[in-house]
Amino acid sequence: MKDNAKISSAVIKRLPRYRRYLSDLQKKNVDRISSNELSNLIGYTASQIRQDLNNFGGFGQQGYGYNIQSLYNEISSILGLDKDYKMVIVGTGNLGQAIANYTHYYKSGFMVSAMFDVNPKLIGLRINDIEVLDYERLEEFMQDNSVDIGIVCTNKDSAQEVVDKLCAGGVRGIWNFAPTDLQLPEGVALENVHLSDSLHSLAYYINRNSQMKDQD
Amino acid sequence: MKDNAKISSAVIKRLPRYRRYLSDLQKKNVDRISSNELSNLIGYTASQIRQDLNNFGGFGQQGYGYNIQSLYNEISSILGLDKDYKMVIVGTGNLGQAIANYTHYYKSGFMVSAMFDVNPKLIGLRINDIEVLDYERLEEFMQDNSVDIGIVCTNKDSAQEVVDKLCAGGVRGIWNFAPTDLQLPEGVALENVHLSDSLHSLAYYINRNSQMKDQD
DNA sequence: TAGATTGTTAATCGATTAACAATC
DNA sequence: TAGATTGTTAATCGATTAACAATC
Repeated sequence: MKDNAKISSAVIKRLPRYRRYLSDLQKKNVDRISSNELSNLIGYTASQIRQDLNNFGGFGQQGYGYNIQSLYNEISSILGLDKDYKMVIVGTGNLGQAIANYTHYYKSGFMVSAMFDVNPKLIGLRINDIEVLDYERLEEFMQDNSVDIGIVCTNKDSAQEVVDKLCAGGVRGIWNFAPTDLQLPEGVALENVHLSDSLHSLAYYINRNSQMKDQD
Repeated sequence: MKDNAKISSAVIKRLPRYRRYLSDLQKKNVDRISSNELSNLIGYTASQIRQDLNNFGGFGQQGYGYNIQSLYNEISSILGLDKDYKMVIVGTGNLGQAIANYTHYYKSGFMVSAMFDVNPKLIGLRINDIEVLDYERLEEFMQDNSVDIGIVCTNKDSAQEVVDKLCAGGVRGIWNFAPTDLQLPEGVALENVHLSDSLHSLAYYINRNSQMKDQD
């Protein structure tokens, strides 16, 4: 694998999508695919597909294309999906519970070790067999357990404080669902899921489409 | 407002974020801000901020900057947040419930009219005072009610069929949480929230950071 | 008016696409 | 070997940044 320190985030964002399509193809027992055929399925140009993959290595073979199984494995490995991640969820409202449930059932390498909340009504509950602990105990928990990913499902006002605690406790990445932008120390990865922003840009396109219709 | 038919999605994606920062400033009773000050807060260059805003109109004033209240209103209007949207949620698992709850409490212009599921255990329940109806009744419901946005919280295998029904029923936009890519008719907007893809790119950056640490 | 800051044009940078020699 | 298709370089396109005249 080539040096991947400076690969653009546009490329990285496409990798999970490649992987999804390859997974579907695997299930259909397809053995190989050319960048051209993949282009027709996935909607990126064949040229972009080859460029993207060649950031990480020459996974194809001239005259043949790409072996689906092996490309799937390569991409999984590039993304780090051949490793396991221990996660904690802070904020155990509906969204936190949904995430817990979702990762529990669908994401084999990502395990939720514990959930935390300040709400006494939630503390002590078990969600998908994961205990909800008092947020007061987060620091202690992180001293005793290695945690890779902190999932933030609090409101926006608590999010930064929570993140500071998670980072102090040694997480390597934050998956943030709170509708705010966070400050992280160097070396901790951040991925935002800003549902509100997402819904707002949907609203924009809904209206743009309607305006275009009016002009016809 | 200028012709906005060809504004890049990179610009549109930044608008909700501008709006969030402007909202915070409003709460702090700040009246005006220059592109330079806003740049320091939000992290985009002052030049980009001025370029972005000038896609839609000259909202600033030389020597003064931007009036926060009025810029907030302009952006809200560009995004279509001065309008109301009726939504239905299909798939009433944890995630569907979380979205219902979330929009119910936090998103004033976005109202969930009904939720649909195929699971008899869920049909008839009320979630945040919204009734869960039999999915069989979706078509009928959409004939009797105008629905702007369809929220898809099903598994990936059902998602396309659900979307087809929603589009036939006249929705103007789809907010998709199913981990798959969807085919929509012309004129229907689509916004994906691919949680799985998001988690996978987080994994990439976690490992990249670790490798960089190893090299030190 | 003088100073500040926008709106906008021009320059740069980066990402995507096209082309084709290398090679399986 | 001939045909197919990659890997990679070069060309193009689009988005970001810089610069500055316009103007409040």
